[in-house]
Amino acid sequence: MTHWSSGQDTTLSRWNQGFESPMGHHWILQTISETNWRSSFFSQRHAFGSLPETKERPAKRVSNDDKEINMDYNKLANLLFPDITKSVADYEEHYPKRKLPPEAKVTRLGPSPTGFIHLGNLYGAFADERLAHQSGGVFILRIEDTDQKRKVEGSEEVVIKALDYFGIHFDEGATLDGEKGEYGPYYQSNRVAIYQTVAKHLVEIGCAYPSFATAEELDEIRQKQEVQKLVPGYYGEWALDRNLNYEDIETKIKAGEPWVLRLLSTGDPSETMQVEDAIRKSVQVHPNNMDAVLLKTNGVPTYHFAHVVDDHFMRITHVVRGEEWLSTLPIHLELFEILGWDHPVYCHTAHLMKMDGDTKRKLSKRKDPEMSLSYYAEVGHFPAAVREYIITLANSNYEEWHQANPEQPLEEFQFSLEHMSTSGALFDMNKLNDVAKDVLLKTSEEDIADFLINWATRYKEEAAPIFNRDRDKLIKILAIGRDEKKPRKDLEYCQQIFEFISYFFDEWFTIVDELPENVNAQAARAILTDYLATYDQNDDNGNWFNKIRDITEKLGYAVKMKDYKKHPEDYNGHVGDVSTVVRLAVTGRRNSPDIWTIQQILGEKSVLSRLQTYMGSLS
RNA sequence: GACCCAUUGGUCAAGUGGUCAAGACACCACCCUCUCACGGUGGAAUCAGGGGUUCGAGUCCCCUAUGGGUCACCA
Repeated sequence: MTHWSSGQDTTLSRWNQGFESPMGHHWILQTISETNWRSSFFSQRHAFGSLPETKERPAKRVSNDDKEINMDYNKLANLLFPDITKSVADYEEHYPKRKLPPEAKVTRLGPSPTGFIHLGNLYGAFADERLAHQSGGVFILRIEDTDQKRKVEGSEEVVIKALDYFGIHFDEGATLDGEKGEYGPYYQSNRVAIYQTVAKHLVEIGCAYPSFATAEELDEIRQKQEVQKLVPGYYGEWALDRNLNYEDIETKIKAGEPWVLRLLSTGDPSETMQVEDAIRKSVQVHPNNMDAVLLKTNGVPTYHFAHVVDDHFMRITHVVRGEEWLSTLPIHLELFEILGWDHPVYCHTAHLMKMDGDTKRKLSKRKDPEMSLSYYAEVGHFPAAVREYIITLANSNYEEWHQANPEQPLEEFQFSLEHMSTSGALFDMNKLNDVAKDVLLKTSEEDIADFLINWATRYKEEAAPIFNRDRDKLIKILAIGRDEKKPRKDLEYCQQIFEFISYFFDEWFTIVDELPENVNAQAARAILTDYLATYDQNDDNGNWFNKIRDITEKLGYAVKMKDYKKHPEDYNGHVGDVSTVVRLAVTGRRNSPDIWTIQQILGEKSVLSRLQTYMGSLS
């Protein structure tokens, strides 16, 4: 907050503006034109990461051929931003430091409203959420809608709902009913005045300038650079518009030429610096020298500028973002440095990867629709399961902790950035499903049923009325085998559950499997004839199985599997074959949970009808 | 191409110079068993390669290779 101390070589006549800060410090804005301001701007060191000694900015703007450029920065700033009347200090006051305990972290998620959000985003969002909430901090949703071209109408709602579905809840920012919080607006498109105020300030201190280069001109530059095997970009001597004097600029602007605002970079990329990163410990980068675009032709900021301005004024402490931002980190650091602001703690996460053929690659919204969060909602993954899987991916020590504390909710786990992986992990659907089985075992069958009904209402319309009608039956079905010492774990996600239990409902019941190898149609009919003859709905499980045994023995099958394995030639088959025939008739499948239990749920009428129908179909 | 990041079994990974390199998922076999699932037992399977440093290296250094990312008026 206290960035501008008075320089050593100043006289009052050199200051052209002075402010009283809200904190009572004497703040002074000065123009670059006369004073050596660098000593005050660049002497500041940060808690995390530091820039090497930055080269002095020339007291006067000098063109590439060493000619002095006639430039009054205040005049230029007013020409560029005539409507901006507020100052950076005004915003400092308007967005005061948060009154939070020192350990509290303030994080933010900044989705762009394309309506698409995938598992990789959820992975980062989860880290943001845990960091903020386990430290008593604040978690903000900021909509990064600075690119009109990509904007999809109403997609904020999709994003908010998708995140909410997976248990990512925000304290501040955009919500379904407006914005919440003191640090808004939370849509970047509504913050343009703030960006432009900072931009104007950058112009005033000679650190930013308008550029009129057209796409064709930029292309030409790039081509020349490629021929000379130079790093492409608008920088150094290639940044021709650095040389424009006030009159040039005024003429172009009056003529209505479109312009962007560029950073006047002074970094020296031949130097190396280490930047602290909470996940990677330290990364090595080179100072930026690109005159990055800060404001686009339409006056709206690029990500780089919006990130610096917003994360500063929203008082964000930790920026969690994908490693694709590592390469532009120097631009951000330079901006923070120039503005005299402390940068947040950076947390660059590794990408979630996907197998594509036989190589891995970053999750892509275009290529991987099945990674989209909406897809997970469609097939009905349970949020608790996905959260649990995400945390095992994010902090691999979670699994061990969870084994030791099976009853504790994951909110009790101490999430840490240090345990996040620095190399990209492959998303493993097998593992997700395995995690889901355990999570669902701990979820009550009532809750599973309700979740299933909600899911069906949205994504499986034909099932919704049936589930609603038979909710009690549904609960009984879901409860099968859960109370044993070794409970069944066969529920993963809604679509899978639906398929798993569909045979209980006459609407979906069909015979899908074939008779076992040991049993032909005639033998099957014999088994079912005996089964029907002795069938009693009131039998208990033991009685029921005794009858199966009787039939097994009578028809020449082995009652004990071991006997059959020893001398298969002595038998027509084994008890498993007999029960499989019954199972096939009752469920349509060769595999299912305990037949007796299923029959209890189906009811006598339905069971008998299925047995008879199946028998009739055997010829 | 330049720059950055990464590299322990099929997958997720523990490991921070010193017992036979944890564990989980998946896989295979066997056991349990009316099928499946669950559970149990066992198995196969990893330090990318090469140089150093050291009494000793998955761990430290260098080189190479491979994979990933970035190089926009997109985020």
